[in-house]
Amino acid sequence: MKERHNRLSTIKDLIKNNRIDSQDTLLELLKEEGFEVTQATLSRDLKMLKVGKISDGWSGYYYSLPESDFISESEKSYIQDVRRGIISIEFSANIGVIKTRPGHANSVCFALDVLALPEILGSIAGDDTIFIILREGMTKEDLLESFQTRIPEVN
Amino acid sequence: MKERHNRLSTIKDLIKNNRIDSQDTLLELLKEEGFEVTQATLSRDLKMLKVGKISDGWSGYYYSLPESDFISESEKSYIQDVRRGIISIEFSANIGVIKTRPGHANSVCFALDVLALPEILGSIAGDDTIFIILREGMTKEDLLESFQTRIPEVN
DNA sequence: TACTACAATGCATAATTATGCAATATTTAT
DNA sequence: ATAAATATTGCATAATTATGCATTGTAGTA
Repeated sequence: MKERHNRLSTIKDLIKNNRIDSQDTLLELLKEEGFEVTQATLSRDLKMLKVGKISDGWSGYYYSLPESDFISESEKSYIQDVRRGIISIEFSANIGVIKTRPGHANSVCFALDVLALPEILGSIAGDDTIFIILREGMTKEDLLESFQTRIPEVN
Repeated sequence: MKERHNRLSTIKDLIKNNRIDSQDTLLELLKEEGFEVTQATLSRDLKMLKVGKISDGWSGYYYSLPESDFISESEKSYIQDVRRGIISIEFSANIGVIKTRPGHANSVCFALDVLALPEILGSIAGDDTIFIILREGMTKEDLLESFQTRIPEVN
């Protein structure tokens, strides 16, 4: 069971870091990582991982992880904006007050909009301060947890 | 030849609008659209179209178009910002003056940044006006054409 | 501890897809 | 107009992948 978890994780890494054209290729790479399984098991693993097999258009095919396993480049950029801009977050009831570096409130606010965290109903930016309104039914803990997940190192 | 072009286009539509689990299924749908080809030809078509076969995680598999065939949701959002915000565009040499609805210049300007039109070297926003600088070698016609392509209904 | 229920796995093979090759169709060059 | 070059296609089948079934492994419960 735990073995499978490790194997799935390894499969993801291998697919991310190699151009894998067939399950046989992947089986060999897995073997090198210490996992001995049959093609049948691997097929089931790939299914569970939502791995797709994609054509490059002319020369061949390769396996690819689902999009959700990659954060898009623009999303990374917004996450960076948020990480570099935010100084502190404090709450008063359902209003959160985010202090940012001077002049950064707008871009951080915009980034939060784009990231569309479900816990945030709305936000408004000054120069170095953002007010955010928690969505009904959401707590500050929900939002902080969402931050931890989506935007590591911001608490 | 032209026949193939039409067929590829039809294949894309069918994949977009149906959950297709096998090439046989797609062959049948193509037949209904008046295209009679073999599985071999379809496999080559799908390869050329960079179509992938993806797992949904547990119940089965389906064909999917490459990402570039879909405009991302956030890009759609920016396109909307631009479409709804812009009132007029006029040029003086290599400077374009965009009039927007009041208070919308910033978001339209930001959206144009994100959309990264190659014709725009830079832009700066006021409240309801944006100045854009054409990249060297680009004309206002180039930009207007780019608008037509990327942002329909904005001239 | 023993039993039950569920998850994981391999074997064998069915299902699905990709490809080599030859033929045909289309485009390009003369 | 004709020949050469290139693209497309079907046939047959090789390659690849998915799955039914039985077995094994694991977790949960009495």
